[in-house]
Amino acid sequence: MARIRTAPRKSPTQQRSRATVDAIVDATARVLVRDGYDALSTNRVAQEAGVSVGSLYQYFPGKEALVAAVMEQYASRMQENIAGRMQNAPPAATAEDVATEMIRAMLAAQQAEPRLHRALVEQVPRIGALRRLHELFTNYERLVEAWLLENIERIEVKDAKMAAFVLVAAVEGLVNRATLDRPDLVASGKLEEQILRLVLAYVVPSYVASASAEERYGGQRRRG
Amino acid sequence: MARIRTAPRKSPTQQRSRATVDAIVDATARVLVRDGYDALSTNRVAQEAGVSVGSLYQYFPGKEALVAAVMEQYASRMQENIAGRMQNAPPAATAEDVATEMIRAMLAAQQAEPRLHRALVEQVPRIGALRRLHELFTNYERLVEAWLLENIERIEVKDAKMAAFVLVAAVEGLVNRATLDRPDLVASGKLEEQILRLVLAYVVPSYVASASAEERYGGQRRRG
Amino acid sequence: MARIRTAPRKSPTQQRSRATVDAIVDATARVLVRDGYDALSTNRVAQEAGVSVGSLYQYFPGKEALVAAVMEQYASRMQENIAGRMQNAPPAATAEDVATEMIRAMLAAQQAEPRLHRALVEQVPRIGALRRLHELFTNYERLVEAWLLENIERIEVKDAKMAAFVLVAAVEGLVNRATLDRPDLVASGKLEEQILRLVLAYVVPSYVASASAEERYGGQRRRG
Amino acid sequence: MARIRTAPRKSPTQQRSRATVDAIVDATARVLVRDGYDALSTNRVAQEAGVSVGSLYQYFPGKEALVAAVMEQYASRMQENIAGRMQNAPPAATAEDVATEMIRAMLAAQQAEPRLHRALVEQVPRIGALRRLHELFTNYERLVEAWLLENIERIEVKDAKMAAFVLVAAVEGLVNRATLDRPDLVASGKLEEQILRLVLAYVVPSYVASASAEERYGGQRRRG
DNA sequence: CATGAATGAGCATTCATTCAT
DNA sequence: TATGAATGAATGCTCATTCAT
Repeated sequence: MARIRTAPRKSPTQQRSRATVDAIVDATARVLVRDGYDALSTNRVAQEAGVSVGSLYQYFPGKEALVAAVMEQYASRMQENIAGRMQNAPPAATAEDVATEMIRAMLAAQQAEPRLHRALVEQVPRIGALRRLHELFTNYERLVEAWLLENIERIEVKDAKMAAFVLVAAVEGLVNRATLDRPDLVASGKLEEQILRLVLAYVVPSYVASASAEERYGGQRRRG
Repeated sequence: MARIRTAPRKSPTQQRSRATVDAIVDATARVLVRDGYDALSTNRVAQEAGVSVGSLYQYFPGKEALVAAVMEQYASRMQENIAGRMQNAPPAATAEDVATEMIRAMLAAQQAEPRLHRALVEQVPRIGALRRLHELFTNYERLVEAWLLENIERIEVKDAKMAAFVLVAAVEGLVNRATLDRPDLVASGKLEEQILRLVLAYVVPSYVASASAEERYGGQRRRG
Repeated sequence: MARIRTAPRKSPTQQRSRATVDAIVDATARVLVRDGYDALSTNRVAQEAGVSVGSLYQYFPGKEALVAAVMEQYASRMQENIAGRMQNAPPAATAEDVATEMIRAMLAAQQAEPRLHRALVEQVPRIGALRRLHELFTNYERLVEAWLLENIERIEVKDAKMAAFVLVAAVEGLVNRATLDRPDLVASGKLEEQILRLVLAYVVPSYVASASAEERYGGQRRRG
Repeated sequence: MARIRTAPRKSPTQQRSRATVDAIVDATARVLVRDGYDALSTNRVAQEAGVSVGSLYQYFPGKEALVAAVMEQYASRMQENIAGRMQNAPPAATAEDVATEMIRAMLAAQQAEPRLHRALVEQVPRIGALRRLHELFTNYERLVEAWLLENIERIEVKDAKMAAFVLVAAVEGLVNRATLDRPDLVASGKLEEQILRLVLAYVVPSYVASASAEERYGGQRRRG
């Protein structure tokens, strides 16, 4: 399993080059969605982009780099998406509102380009390209950790770092599987509900406990 | 993205052919671990297995089928592993014990052949081969659902099916990411602890609430 | 272009072997028609015949031999067909009747198994297998020569051997092309008419001359 | 019997690629003559052409396409040959002269590259490549039809189209068989004589009738 | 910088043929 | 004799990569 360079060869300085690079990256995404990762080749991408192979190699050392670029672009868009959403959100009253907003942002980001998302997650073997996705999740962890620390006096976990890891990993898995296997759950909004419960129960069990007790017994306290 | 045959071509009837098939599957696993999915080719596997390409093609229509066979075998072993473990476990006193046992079994199964596990999860693009893994998880869902229903009077979820899906997907994601990125957490047993909390908090928040309250305010250990 | 053995390896003596050989030859014909010459392989034929490859090789040294056997069988059937037809025909009054009968027999023979005929003529490269077909045509030449000699006092050709060659070759070409490209002509009976004219005009031009003159001028003699 | 692409993949634009394509086609012809159709493979042709397989596949999708290209080139050359010959011929006095000239042209065209001709006719199974040859013969049919119509007042056939088909098919068969089995007849000029007789007798039986009558009864030579 | 022709190693796949059972 | 597993040479074909124009 030889190490593979996934970094672009040189950054395009001129404007024309910029356009070429964009065309190539877009073409890569299209081919990835249409033909799959295995059928993706430098020649095919070059053709799809309306560019010569030679030009392609001026900017990308190979197939992996192409996919990595798509990944990068996709991850950036997701990130921006989420950041934008969080900023535009009204100043959240409660910690639950913050959590809800984060979860919604995450779900929304994945739904934005479902075909590309599926292609990336399903097809791309875990090469260097996925590093970028991990970074993205590491970012999430930081966000979550910050949120936990902000609410430290209310929450019932001791190790915020660990909790952030647990939450992000669990939610990632849940969202991925739902996106791939149960899109209906996502669409109906039920998934969001369940994720929220999962997260809050983990973080502030007593809060969920009382909430669900109320739900079940119409407002009385849970059985002792 | 052409559909790919992953089904074996014919089942060996004679004894020597059975040996051939086994040799091929084993060789595939070895190559997968050593060289990675992309570098895996029918010729290479045949050589590794000490078998002619022709023989390989007599039983497998291609690379995908080889990997699918490995997957199948691996999933079966995991399944047996877990089933065995659950049967040999002492009659669990409490629901928590059952959950603990299930989580331990799952973790243990993934740790049994870590290099192969990593190769399968990291490298194998999501081809038909992964169907088998999904089946496996569907099985888990059934187990979990049964467990939930057995404890229906104590738990605080309404839709057992949905809860099973949520739990299995979340735990799967958590275990996978931990295995790949944080093996230390797995080894130290901390992951197990966290998963247990995640699961129980989701299912019986009030229980965790009181437990963690005790923990926090210096209460005695739960379950003497 | 190595010489290839097309002769069967040994003649089946037992009855069971006879059945095996027949099954193989029939299977070859079927595969030839269905899949074409290039896709025909010993393994495939064996499977189609419900016989093991080993058995096949006991009687046929290879692909060429299989096709040769089909050819042989086909040529024999054609020959028998024609011979039978000529014998059952009423004692022909005129030479024209004989010619008509021969041409009809030839056409009928080619129409008997049109799909196999097409496959053999279109697909089979001119390997040894076609020798047999040439023999068949050589036989025709002999028949035609004999017919010419029987009518020597009436006909207007000097070299009967040469004439036989010319006639058979021309008719063969005509019949083949018509069968492949203009089956309608064959079906309508027009081809037969034209072949008859071609043959008779070549052999006894004066006869045709007067006949066609009559046709054109309603019985008067042709213009001087 | 899967349909096979015989069309070239792309036309070379640059000059050197034109050379490559020519080299490949020439090499194909050579291999076809030397080794036969079955032994012809893309790799072998590439080697013979002093070109890499990759280059070959850039212009031809496979073996069939190679042969088709040779066929095409050969048919074109034949066509030009004949056209040239007919134009350079002295303004033919009689219809017989025209027929003679056509037959001679056809025979000459086939004799020009006898080894390639034999290879193409004998070896090439009737794939799409032969379409081109059919076109060629269809062209002949048109020429013949035109000739018939020009002489309509003298000839004794009613359906010129039909007659053209019959003549061309018959002559084709005759020429092919003679070329393959009786080259002596071709060389000695006897074949030409016989074809002329066959054609004229079919078209103007009365002419041949009188001619051969003169011949037989010691009359003077025809056409002083 | 862009082009696209050329390269050739390498993978997929088939198939005639043998031979132990 | 029949079987069918095993062989491996040979073929088809692709694709990353280079380089002269």
